[in-house]
Amino acid sequence: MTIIDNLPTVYDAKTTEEEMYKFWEENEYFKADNKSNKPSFSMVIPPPNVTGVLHMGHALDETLQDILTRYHRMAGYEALWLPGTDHAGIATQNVVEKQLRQEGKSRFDLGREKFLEKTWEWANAHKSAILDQCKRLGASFDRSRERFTFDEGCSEAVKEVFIKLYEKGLIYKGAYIVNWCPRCQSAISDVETEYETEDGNLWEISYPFKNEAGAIVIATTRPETMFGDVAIAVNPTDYKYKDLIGKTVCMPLTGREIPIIADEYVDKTFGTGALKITPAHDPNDFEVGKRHNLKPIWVIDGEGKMKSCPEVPPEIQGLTREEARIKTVEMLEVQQALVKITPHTHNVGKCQRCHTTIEPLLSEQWFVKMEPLAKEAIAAVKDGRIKFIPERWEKNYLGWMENIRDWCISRQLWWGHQIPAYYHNETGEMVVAKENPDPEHYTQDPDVLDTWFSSGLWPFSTMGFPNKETEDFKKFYPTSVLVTGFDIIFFWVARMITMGLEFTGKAPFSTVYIHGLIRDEKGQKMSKSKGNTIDPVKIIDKYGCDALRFTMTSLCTYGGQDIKVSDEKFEYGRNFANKIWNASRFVLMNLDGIDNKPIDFANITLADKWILDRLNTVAKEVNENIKNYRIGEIAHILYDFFWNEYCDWYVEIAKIQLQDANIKANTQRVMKYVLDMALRLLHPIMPHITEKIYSLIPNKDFPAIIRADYPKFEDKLVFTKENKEMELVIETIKSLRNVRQSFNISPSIKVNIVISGKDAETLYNNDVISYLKRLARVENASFANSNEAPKKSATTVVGDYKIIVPLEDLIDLKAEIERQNKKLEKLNKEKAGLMARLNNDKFLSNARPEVIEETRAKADELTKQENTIEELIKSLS
RNA sequence: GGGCGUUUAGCUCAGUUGGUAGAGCGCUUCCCUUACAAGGAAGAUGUCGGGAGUUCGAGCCUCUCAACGCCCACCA
Repeated sequence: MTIIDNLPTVYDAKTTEEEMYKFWEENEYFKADNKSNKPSFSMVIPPPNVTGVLHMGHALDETLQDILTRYHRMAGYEALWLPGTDHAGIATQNVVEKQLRQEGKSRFDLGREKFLEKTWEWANAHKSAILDQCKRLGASFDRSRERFTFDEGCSEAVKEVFIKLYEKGLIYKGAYIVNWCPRCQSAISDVETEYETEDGNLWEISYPFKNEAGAIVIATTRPETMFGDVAIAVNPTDYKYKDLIGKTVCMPLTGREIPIIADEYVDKTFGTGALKITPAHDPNDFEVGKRHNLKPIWVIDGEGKMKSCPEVPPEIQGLTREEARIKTVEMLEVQQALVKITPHTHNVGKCQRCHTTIEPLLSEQWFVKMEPLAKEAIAAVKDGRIKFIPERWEKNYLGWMENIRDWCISRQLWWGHQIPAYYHNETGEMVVAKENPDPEHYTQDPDVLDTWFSSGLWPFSTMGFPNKETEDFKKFYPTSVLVTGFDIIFFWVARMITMGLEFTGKAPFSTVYIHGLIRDEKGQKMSKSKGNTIDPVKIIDKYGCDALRFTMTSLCTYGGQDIKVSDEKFEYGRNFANKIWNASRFVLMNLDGIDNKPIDFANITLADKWILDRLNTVAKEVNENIKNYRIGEIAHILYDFFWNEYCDWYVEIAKIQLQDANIKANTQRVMKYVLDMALRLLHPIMPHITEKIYSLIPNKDFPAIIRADYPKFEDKLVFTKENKEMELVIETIKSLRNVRQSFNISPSIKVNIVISGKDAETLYNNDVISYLKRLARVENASFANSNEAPKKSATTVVGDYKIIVPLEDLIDLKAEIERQNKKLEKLNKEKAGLMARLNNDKFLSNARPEVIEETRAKADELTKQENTIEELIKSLS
């Protein structure tokens, strides 16, 4: 008892969280058993980058996953939540290169091997940092199964998949225009390119004809690429240029001769209707060039600088793209080849990682042929094997999949899975294999794979794949659900689905639960550069982990809207945690001498039955909502139940019942039972506080709440009649309190009441009278005939009952009449609406019978109340 | 250009088979009632973005307009 008596009045989140997490870890409660007979529930974490620092987005994502894991663990499933991290190719390489730069070195100074060594060192040192941070979130993932996208097993899976796809002809190598980041010095994929609107110019440049007067004027946004021009293109149906097709022009500045060709791609209405073709540096031009068999000319190198080649004038060579543009325009002006400059806003591609302007560059890269793979990935979603929640993301996913483009998977980096292709040093012959066939004569392709290639295998590479016979694979694959934000549907979700279907024949998960993104209070994306980030660890320090979890959960809507957060919002969860703490404290302090007997349903009070019935309904609703991923709804239901029903009403009534020796023991049982169950219901959302309190409950059924059974709906706890009766009692108390407030009756003054109405004694029995005495500060309650005219009293009408509060000299008659009139007015208004419907023949003939019945009953009730109040007013006047 | 989302109380937002609107914060009044002032009690507050339609009945369904936000596409 001493422990309980000494519980602080304010919930100490920090101590509790540390203590409870340790308790779970020490007892290995997070560990999933692949030999269990229970049905499996499994999930893989979206692996955070090794370079990552925990942010609010993780906090939300991890919390939702943890809620699902904890719920299923309690609800009879063998639950596995598998954690891990992503090697994050470019991001990690950037970090290590930055370090080197500070030492005045580049990765080339170290060489590939040394650089990789250093990067591994860095990754190993940081690999667990972010998952350790997740501990602060209460994450119940199974660390014994922690994986890394670049570990041995995942690397094996990557090789297996690459080779199989290659053998199937679904991976190919070729020269195509790719998005090239001059800063990362690597190709990136389409989805890694973001477009931004920029103000630029449209320059019109005149290309004179060869051997004759005149010129053709083209329009371009990138004059510096002109040195790579191989043709001028016009639309074949454009009468303006019809006669020019086939002619040759001499390029300004260099004088190089190029032909005028016709291609339907050209838009007659844009610019001058004539277009320069630069196949090496523009994706559309590349296509045009291919159609016309034009040889591309490279004029920009991988660093984004102008090449030193004969096609580029010496003044331009070596300049950056930006410098070259200025210089080129200058030179054109001098030559009077510049016809016009028009301001022009257009979209410019940027590297998702470093925000550098993308250079479309023709280069030799590896690609995955997506269309054949997409077929099944589309079918799986269409036929319901995979369900998106909210559903609208399906459309988004399908739209992308149906217009899928090949996936550029090679990156000119060092940190990542090196492509398992080997070239013969002399013949150049290529072998795709897991190992180098002959290290003396073959050299491995220097490129590495896109990070998302390995993440795409995550749900099965972590379960043992390519071995499909491991215990984990058999028990836990496919996984149950994938929880993530919509921002990586294309990057990740889509790839897992395609790869999963192709390599395991099964959808890697049956549900994709997409939640909103965390934003700041103004609705802006949080980012370090904007300085509007909120550090979840700081929130946890200030408000507690469970407060953070509860608040975020409560903000999740069914539609998956983005979530705006601000520091103060977490007070909501903190206050709730404190409420739980104190209510529990009260209950625990009042369990002295409690026996181990079950609740005695034969000797149970109205309030007992009511709270059990309510708990039962809540358990039902929570289970239903969690199955439908309406997690925010659960938070609201539980908040409302715990605070507004259990604390505000049941615990207050229990205080009265505990003083009655006859019902004390049973009250203790009910009080404890409901607390126990409420804590279990809350545990997935608020794990620490519930575990802590559970540990203090005497004679409990389970050693830890994390492994307790989740409450379910039970038929024996249905008390519909008592539920209704209790509602009337609550309403009575509320209206009596209203009377007190209206007449400024000090809490220290007790009032007498007279109750009238049919069978009033049945509802307002001794138990209920005792509630009224305490909760409405009633001195004496008596019963009387309703026809008695109340003078000098305030009256309140509840259901079929009239409760009179004689107020002697306290009463201000006028005020009471006014009060009653106001109420009457309200009732009149409400009734008018109901009557309008009931007097409408169409309503009567069309509405569902139960709706009509309901409306009628309500109208009757209102009429009754109206009559009573009218009568009252008459007697008062 | 195509698609999606949002618009409800002063603020932030809930509201799914269509039955006549809710929460938290804030505000007003009262209360340190032996779990909790991070608390308790009683209140006030809405032409549910505009318009039209379907329906007996619309915050919810249809159309349309407006504002804001996002995604995809990429005409140089």
